[in-house]
Amino acid sequence: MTTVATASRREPLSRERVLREAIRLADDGGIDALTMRRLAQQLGVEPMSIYYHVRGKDAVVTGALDLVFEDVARRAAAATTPPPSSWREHLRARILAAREVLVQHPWAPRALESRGTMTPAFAAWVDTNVAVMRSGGLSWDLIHHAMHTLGSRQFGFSQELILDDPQGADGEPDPTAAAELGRLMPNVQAMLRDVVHDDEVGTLGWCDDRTEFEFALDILLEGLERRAG
Amino acid sequence: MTTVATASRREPLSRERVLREAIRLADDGGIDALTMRRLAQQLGVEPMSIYYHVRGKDAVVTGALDLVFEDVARRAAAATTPPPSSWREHLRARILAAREVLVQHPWAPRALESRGTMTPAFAAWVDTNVAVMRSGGLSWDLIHHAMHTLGSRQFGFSQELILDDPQGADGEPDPTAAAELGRLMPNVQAMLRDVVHDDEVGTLGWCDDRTEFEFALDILLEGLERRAG
DNA sequence: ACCTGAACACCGTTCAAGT
DNA sequence: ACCTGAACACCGTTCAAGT
Repeated sequence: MTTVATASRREPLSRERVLREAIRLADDGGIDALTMRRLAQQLGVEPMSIYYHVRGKDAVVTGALDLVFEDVARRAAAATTPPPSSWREHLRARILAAREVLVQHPWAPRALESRGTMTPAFAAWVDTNVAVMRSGGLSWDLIHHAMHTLGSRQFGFSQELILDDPQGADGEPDPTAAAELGRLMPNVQAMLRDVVHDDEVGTLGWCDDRTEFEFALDILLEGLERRAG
Repeated sequence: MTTVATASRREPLSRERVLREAIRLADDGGIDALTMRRLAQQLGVEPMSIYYHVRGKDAVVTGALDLVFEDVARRAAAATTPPPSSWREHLRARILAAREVLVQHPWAPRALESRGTMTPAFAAWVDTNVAVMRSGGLSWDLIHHAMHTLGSRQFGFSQELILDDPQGADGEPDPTAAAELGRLMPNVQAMLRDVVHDDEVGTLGWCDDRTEFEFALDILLEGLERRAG
């Protein structure tokens, strides 16, 4: 419903327009769906036209990531006004805000990791996290450990593995696959039987939902706080 | 110095030989260096010959991952005979053993994540981790949380970001990049000045070394143990 | 049973050219 | 200033064919 919802080839190309469309492509079809040629097609333009506005594919991905992290920063700022009184609550709120945004762009964490790239918005994000801990009185040394400890979680996501889904590709429950699970992972199967809701049985409960995310985050924050005091 | 060190086109192709060479390619040049065409060339064979032994590129990567996790299992078994008395020490030893192997194959964690794929050896790895916790008396529910909490760390790696390296590409220290760091990340810079050794100044200390890995791992295990007791 | 060759549908990107 | 077209060096894979 926005002005660029359909690729009306009216307005001229621009860096911003290229990057926004790149985000949409990756959101819809995963990072592999983001190719220069498809991007051009989506923008109603020849592939090479993009290169006038952006240096190459690398710059497209980096630029898209930067836009996403601008969004993260905005959301975090909103979630922390007025600022929580403890560093722990402050950091916690920031990280959960990041998560809310990045859940919308599942390709972004992976792209960030696999490129190890720095963008201004991302740099600012990390730096503010450090500042929050520092003004909470943590030593530089502990802050350094904390950065490692929180790892990618400080960027609002945890690495989850989607394991075999015993549902067949057609969506039908696959008894063969369930048996296969029991053969390969008897203990995991026992765990799932106990933990997972009935209507989820057959699917591995590898769900990166907010509860699990907070469970781990709180253990980490608790451990850091203990070492700070 | 092994028999297959140089691609002597003497011995016939085999699934095993294909997968071993795939691991070597990825180890040397990263996952992007692993292409079917290069793999064939390395094996002294035409690209299409590989398809007789392996279904396609996906199967190559999956198969290579499986071999790596067989190695992980061997290393972990050796590190836990005789088995440590507490579940916490047992799990800890397994995870650190996994790390030792996966540090040699940095592409493997990423490939595992980005494909969300299951292989027999990997399934067995996860399942045994569950078994260790269960025989330590943890509830299924807590074990389930634990799997989420440990996340990719239970596979021996943590997600680390290699941030901008202020060294220029030619290896010369780049004062512009250092200034850039200070501008974008003043707090991070302050932290690094305090924490990082002198000869590392200018480089971000985002080092996934064993100390940092254990620091975080122990916080997590400690938090889980507290919730178990 | 095992390997090949030609061909297809894709990539990102360079370079010279159009308006 | 902004966009295009042809071309190049790569991909993974299908399919029919060789030995």
